[in-house]
Amino acid sequence: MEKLNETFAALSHETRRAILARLKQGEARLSDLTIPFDISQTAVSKHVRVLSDADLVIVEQRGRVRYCRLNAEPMKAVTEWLKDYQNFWPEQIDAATLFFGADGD
Amino acid sequence: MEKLNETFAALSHETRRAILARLKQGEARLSDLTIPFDISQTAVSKHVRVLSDADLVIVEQRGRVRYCRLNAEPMKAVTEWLKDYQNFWPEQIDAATLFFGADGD
DNA sequence: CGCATTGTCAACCAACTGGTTAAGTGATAG
DNA sequence: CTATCACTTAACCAGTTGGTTGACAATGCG
Repeated sequence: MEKLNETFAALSHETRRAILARLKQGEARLSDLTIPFDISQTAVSKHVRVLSDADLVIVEQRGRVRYCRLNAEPMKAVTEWLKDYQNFWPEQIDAATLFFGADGD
Repeated sequence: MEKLNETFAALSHETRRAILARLKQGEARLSDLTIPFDISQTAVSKHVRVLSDADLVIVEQRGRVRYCRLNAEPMKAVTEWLKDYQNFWPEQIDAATLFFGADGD
């Protein structure tokens, strides 16, 4: 229930969405995530903490390295929540077009 | 771009999602929105402000009354963003089942 | 062992959030 | 015109967020 709060809040930051986007390409070390962002490792660590608290990222420690991977499962609840608002989209485009692509995105 | 930040942030509060849910049933005065929530009118006013800043609610003043109505349009961008993560859902259920219902909603 | 690598924790900070109460504004009913 | 209704604005407050730096812990290489 209030899980949605956490998920939405976690997704409401550019850097965290960028981290998730990066993780779509596969596992990454925490230190790998630090490089592209112009913030300290501590800051990245905090963002990853927020994401893992929200279950959007799973952190696994192997040796001295933390490996992060994506867990998109909580996004299901968000998608379900959004579903209830599709009827209220302004020009009621075919949802299938958006979700599955008409003929290329 | 950073619009998504605002949308996600606006959606990350229970009360604001409840306001949106209420507005699915149609237009409401600001004072109508205050009643079901155990907070002051000022607090509701602030929540509505956040929602209207995020373009999720359109406030129209007629006489001395502010009427609020839902604008689900920004949710399209959220849905599009989420679309890129469907492939990463754990047990890859058929998206059509979730979005359009298996046999009625 | 000794030391670099990888990351956390603690303390601090400024800015934002979500709530309050009290005062102010502006439209309408009488 | 005055009072009331429907809000907003202002001031305040505690707690959270997002960032910093510096010290610490744990792993693994040589």
